[in-house]
Amino acid sequence: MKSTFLREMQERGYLNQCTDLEKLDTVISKKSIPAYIGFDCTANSLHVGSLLQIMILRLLQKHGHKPIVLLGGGTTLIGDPSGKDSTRKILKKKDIKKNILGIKKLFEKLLIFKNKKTKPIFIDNYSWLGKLNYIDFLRNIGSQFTLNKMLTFDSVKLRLEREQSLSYMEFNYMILQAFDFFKLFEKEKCLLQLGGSDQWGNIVNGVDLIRRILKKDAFGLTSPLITLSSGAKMGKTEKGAIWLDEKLFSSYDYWQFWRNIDDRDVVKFLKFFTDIKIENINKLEKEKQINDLKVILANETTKILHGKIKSSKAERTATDIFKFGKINYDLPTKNIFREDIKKGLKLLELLVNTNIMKSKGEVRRAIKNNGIKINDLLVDDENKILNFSDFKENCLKISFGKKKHFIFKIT
RNA sequence: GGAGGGGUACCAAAGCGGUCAAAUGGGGCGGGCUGUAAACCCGUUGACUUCGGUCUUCGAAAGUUCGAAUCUUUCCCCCUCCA
Repeated sequence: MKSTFLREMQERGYLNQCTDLEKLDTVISKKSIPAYIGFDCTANSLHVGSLLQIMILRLLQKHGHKPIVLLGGGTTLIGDPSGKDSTRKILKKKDIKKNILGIKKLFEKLLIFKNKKTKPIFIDNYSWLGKLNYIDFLRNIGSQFTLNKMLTFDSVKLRLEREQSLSYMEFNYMILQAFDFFKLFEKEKCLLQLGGSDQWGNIVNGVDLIRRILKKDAFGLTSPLITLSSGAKMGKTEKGAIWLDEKLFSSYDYWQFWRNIDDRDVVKFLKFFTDIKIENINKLEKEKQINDLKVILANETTKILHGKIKSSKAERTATDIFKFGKINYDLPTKNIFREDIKKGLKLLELLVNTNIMKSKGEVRRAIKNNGIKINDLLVDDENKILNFSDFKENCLKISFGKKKHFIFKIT
């Protein structure tokens, strides 16, 4: 491959399928092109599940291409049926607007804006989808799609096979996404759409549409769908999503997420989610212990998202807890009032009121199962009342399980 | 529009008048082992509780009954087949 971008895509394992790899290689090895990835605006932040796409945008920049971040303000109103069993609840326009702002903010941390040539473009597809005239759209765009073909796409086929209902609205999603590509091709000379492998069908439709109407070549390229070796989907654990926004998911927790990655995924993820050169990753793999690799992974990923300072802080906090078992004041900290302790503050209430636990029953259960510690001492009394003698230098550490620790500070 | 099947906890799925806060499996959470891993083993998994209990749950509402997830009526939703 001639293009350095594609070469690195391949080395890092980002390459899954391409509509015409050879031709694309020829085109982009000669010149810098704009390329786009679309993002759903279903929440006001993105989670780790979108991180690979973000890494790809970063890679585009690194190799001198221009990333276009398409914010699906219009398509989110419809909901992409790809890879979903059921219709998502429909969001309000107002909420989608808010989400767009949140997502944009993330990209400001993750992409480079200084270089004029590779400065990212943000576009909300509502700017054209919101204005569509139904009849005109059906005549100009709808006529280019046959139902025969649409029914063969996985996003549709799987739903029908599983006997899950698919609304006419959702059925139109792929046409809208195809139209997005078409629009971006016209407006921004965008030649390439990237996306996860679940987007293949949608992407191909866009390429086809451009070829049919404009008689021009455009390209689609997908990355593999990442699954964890445990079989779970990337990004969403049962306990909730791994958000990229620090307000929703702290930098320490983010570091921990990567530190706790399955052994089998570590090297793969170093390639996927860090900026470390491939040669260096290969070297590290030979030289380092698996646990050290995990620390490197955690450090590097956290650095990219939250910066160097937060990342090394998280590492220090983790070392203090897991290696030395000592209290580190960078842990999540909650304040308690002196008066409340005087009045007799129940552990039960404290944990529920601070949202660490959902209910008193949950705390009781945890205590029964030896899951709660105060300053590393097991709590066996479920009616435990906190005393001043429990505090050291006005602080006390409460641990839930081995990994969740909180500092309570008297104010 | 016609005929049939179905809606049970986070998910799947049993229960079909009392012994049902609801079997079982998965998931989650906690513990053990370990390496903050995997696998495995154990416990736990509605809320409140003075730990004796109390309260709210089986699509929604109303009813029958001493007693309903279980029976009746109406309504809502989903699926299959026919048109």
